[in-house]
Amino acid sequence: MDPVQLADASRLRTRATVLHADADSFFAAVEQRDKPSLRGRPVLVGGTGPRGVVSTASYEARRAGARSAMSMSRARRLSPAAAVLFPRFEAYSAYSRLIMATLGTLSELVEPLSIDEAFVDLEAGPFADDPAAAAADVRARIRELTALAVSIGIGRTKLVAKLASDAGKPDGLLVVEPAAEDDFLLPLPVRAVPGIGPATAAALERLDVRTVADLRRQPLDILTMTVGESSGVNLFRLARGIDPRPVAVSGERKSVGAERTFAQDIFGTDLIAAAVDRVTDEALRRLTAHGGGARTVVAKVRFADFTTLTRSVTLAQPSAEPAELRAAAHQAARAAGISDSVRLLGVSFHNLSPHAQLTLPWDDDDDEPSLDVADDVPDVPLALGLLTEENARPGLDIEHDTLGRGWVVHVRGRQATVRFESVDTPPARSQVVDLDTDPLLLVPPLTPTLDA
DNA sequence: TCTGGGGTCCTACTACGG
DNA sequence: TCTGCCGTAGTAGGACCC
Repeated sequence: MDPVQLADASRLRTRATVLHADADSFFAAVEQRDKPSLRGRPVLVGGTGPRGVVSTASYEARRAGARSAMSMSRARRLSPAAAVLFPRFEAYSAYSRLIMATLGTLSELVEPLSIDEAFVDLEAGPFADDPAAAAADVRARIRELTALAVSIGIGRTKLVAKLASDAGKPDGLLVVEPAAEDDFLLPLPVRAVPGIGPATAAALERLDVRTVADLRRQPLDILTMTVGESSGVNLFRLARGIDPRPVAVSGERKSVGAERTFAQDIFGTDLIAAAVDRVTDEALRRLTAHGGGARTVVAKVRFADFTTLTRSVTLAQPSAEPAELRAAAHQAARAAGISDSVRLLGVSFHNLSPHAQLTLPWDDDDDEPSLDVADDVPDVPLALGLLTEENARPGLDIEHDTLGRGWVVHVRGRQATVRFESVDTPPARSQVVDLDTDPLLLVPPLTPTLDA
């Protein structure tokens, strides 16, 4: 396609009616809502083991320099006062459903991008004439239902809507009218554009391209030579505000899998085979939950020096047979030729097929070599039951016979430090409980509902 | 003080058949 | 029969997102 065609292509929308909603520091905000003593305090949610990484930092922790994707140990040093919590996906999913349902009152066309953000096509609803009022109203309703702040951006395209919600954070609402698009877009750093990560930004930097305005000055052929055909065309268009992607309900999943980074690197055929089994179990659980089968099985191995390789095995036909998929996972792992310490193992299923049927439950017995040197996080959703040092993770919900609901701060031996508080109690001080005399039960999160 | 886990998409390369 | 070309499928790796 030549540049003129590209530039003319599809300026479908004339009004700013694409809405992008994004919950602010979502996981941390949910934790602060559910744990009153953490409100206003720095919170880090993420892996709590020695190799943990921050999923979300609350704004208080961000002020100290903590960021998503930073190693937890570094974030703790930057924000020593922060509460460090293990993620409670069940709670986040419940809040997410509530947010998505509220967005659904604006339009039937809601496209969730992740657990905490979505696009809404206001043209498909009754509010296309006054997007700002609709957005203000939906923000207020979400806050009323969940006490969470959601930033909203509205524009003529997905690109502008997304960038506008980013610009409005935290707790903002920004409408970029079509006439103001260039004033908004051109000064932005290219790194702000979704799809431009560290590698692409570095390649563009070599062309002296730092802002969207710089990007717009680049000819198409230079861009495609620099970042490849597909990305080059895409950047050429985005720099001109051309983004014809429609808001659409998300399509079929393309792959499912699981991977595990070990607290300490593992070594030895037996331990590695056992680890492949366990991670395959988890991947199979997810495949079963998704339904159907898969034709390609990919094993991923990351060595101690962080080099990573993948090997795959493709079956003649899609299969949902656990034994067959497990054998393929082992075959792929063997093809990786593991002869060194392994930091991470992953198994994923691709070429998914809805038709393959599971004929047998997978082998769930546990007589495998012990992996006690390994997992710093459980392989499966934490089984509910009595709280012990082994199953304790900071932040999990617990309940006591008489003291009521609360959450785990930490457990040493049989001494548990907990706070007995929940979403609508006053903040509680932490207290130490002897698990032998006062057993605590791990319980599911209290989740909000639409009629709450 | 090193670098999680769930994904999607793109590119480069190879093999193979017409 | 050999060679080149093209399309397709499979494979591996990398970039990116939240």
